[in-house]
Amino acid sequence: MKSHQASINDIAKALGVSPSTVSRALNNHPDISAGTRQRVHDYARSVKYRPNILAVGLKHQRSFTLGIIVPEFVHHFFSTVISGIEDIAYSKGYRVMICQSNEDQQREMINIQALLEHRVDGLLVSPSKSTLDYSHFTQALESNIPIVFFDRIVAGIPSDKVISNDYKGSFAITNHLIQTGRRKIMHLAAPQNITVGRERSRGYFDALEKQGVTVNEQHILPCDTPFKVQAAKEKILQLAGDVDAIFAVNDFTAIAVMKLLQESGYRIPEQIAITGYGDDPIATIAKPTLTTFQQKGYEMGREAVSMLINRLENPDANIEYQTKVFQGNLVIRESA
Amino acid sequence: MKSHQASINDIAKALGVSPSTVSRALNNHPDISAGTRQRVHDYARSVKYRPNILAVGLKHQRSFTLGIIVPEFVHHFFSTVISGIEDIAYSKGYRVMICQSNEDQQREMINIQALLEHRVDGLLVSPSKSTLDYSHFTQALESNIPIVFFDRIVAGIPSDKVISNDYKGSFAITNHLIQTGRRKIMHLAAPQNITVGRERSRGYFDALEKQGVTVNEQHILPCDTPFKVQAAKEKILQLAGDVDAIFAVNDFTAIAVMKLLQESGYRIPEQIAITGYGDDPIATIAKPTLTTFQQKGYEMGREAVSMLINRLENPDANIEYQTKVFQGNLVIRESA
DNA sequence: GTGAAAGCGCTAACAT
DNA sequence: ATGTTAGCGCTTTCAC
Repeated sequence: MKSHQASINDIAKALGVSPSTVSRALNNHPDISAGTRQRVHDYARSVKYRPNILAVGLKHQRSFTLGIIVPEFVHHFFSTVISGIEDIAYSKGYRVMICQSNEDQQREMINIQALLEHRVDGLLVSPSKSTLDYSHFTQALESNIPIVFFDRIVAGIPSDKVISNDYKGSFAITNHLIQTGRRKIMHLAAPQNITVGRERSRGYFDALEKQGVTVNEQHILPCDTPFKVQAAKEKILQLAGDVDAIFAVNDFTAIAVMKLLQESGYRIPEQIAITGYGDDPIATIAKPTLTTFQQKGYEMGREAVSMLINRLENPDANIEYQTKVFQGNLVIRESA
Repeated sequence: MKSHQASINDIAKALGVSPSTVSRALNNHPDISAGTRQRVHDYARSVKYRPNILAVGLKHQRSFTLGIIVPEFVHHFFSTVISGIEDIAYSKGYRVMICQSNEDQQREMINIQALLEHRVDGLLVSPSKSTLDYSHFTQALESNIPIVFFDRIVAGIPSDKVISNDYKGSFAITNHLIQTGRRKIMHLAAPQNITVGRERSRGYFDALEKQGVTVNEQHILPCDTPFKVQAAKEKILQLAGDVDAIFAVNDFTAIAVMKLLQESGYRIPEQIAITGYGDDPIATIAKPTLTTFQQKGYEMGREAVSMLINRLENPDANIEYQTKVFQGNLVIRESA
């Protein structure tokens, strides 16, 4: 006994009016008399009417739904970005479909396809670390679905972008290490194909140079997850004897390294100072607490979705593509 | 110049066949000749045809989309459940729409409405801690949208359920504390309106009783977030002098308490042993590393969505509602 | 093996 | 202030 979801037609029949009247009444169209509007609303509520978004979307040729793709939910940063996006999107009458790529290009492509099949009106994407082929993004654009990239951006794709000033941040972090007397600073870097990785490394280089500290290429390791810390264990421990500080490209990696060194008897920060990046809540759980650089995830999410909705609601405005840059703050704790 | 998304009609016109033929060819209907099928597929690929899920859903009266609501993405447990759900759902041709309630009943209700308007075929829900009114769940069921609850369940609502054996887990945790010589065990409990909270407290009580340890009601505090630890700071520190162990209802809370006590000079676990629950990755970051109880999130997600899809695909089977219980493992680390 | 036609639920231009 | 009608993209029954 399938309890049928009431449709506009059902309401129309029950009330002896036409479907269009019902539609107009529900959408508070000014032409409809107050009385009719009231009757329709009352009856609709009584039968628990719920608009069929599929039908509305099909009619309007847009779904009022935005697609979000993040690498992983567990990262506090991304979850704050999502919160920012949700708050603005809901308040403007948009829904969101959220996907995670698990840092996998294949999964990211599947996600995009699913979102496009769902006819999302626009996309908010932070590409996976393994994404080298951008054809799925261009495909979306060819279908006239705008993309706003956040945090990690893709060069050469016409789109709005919202990023942190990763260069400044890692410059500040590195500078702090130098100011506090460190000279031989190991850098655990993210892949250089993503902007975030490149920019954070660039900040590190420039800070060293500016302070007249010679860059030692030996001190730079591609290593941006706790897993890779384990994998590079030997190498890291070997280098550790030769450095007095470590700047890891994110907090998870920083803490994994911290653990590793502590297990080998190093005292942090006395023998080796350690910094992360991102100010994840785990930074305060680590012991010693982690010096890091805070990012404005929530604000970035709000900005990204605002730019997207603005573009969607002014399709003919030919708005120029913009890149908004957010400044974070150095957070000095115990580890450096 | 809106680059039009190709539709079945467009393909039909271009190829000089009828839309029904195109539809059948794309769906590999056996009636269609191999030649036609090939021509249709080739042309569809060349124009990057993408089925319009909205239209398909409208026609079929189902969206092949499942709705997921979790309290918060950042919790490792929930994100593993989501991964489990996604893997099975994708492999069976379903998409997912994921929402977070932020532990807020209001937001949870909005989420459910949005998902129902999207005509999801079924729901996978872990209710928020603040949810006391269940009308949004019954509403979904009245619309014939089945719900599978996971981790946190709601009594009295006809639905499948997938849970951890929280009773056994907290019994094991408490028992471990007793076995290692602790007698005065503080318990930081979750709200008793959610099953998880009740069950974990029940395990604590029963373990104490079974070992002949008298329960001291004074040692039980409603406190299940780091925030609440801060709020109950005085009270906790006051009690701390009187106990030799603390069992917190989750790892975040456990670690917050650990920090608090350490700052006040307590040595963990020598003076006070601490355990959490859930085996979040932060348990290994804490210092000392946290003794806790591991939950099988990924497996629970797979099971939950399997039950849901099974029900969806056998609408007339009148399958009895089931509750699947997953057993976790005690993870003994340094803190207890 | 293929086509014509109807309809899923909704909206909006065009009546009246 | 309200009704009629057509159509969004797709599937499917019924023809042939």
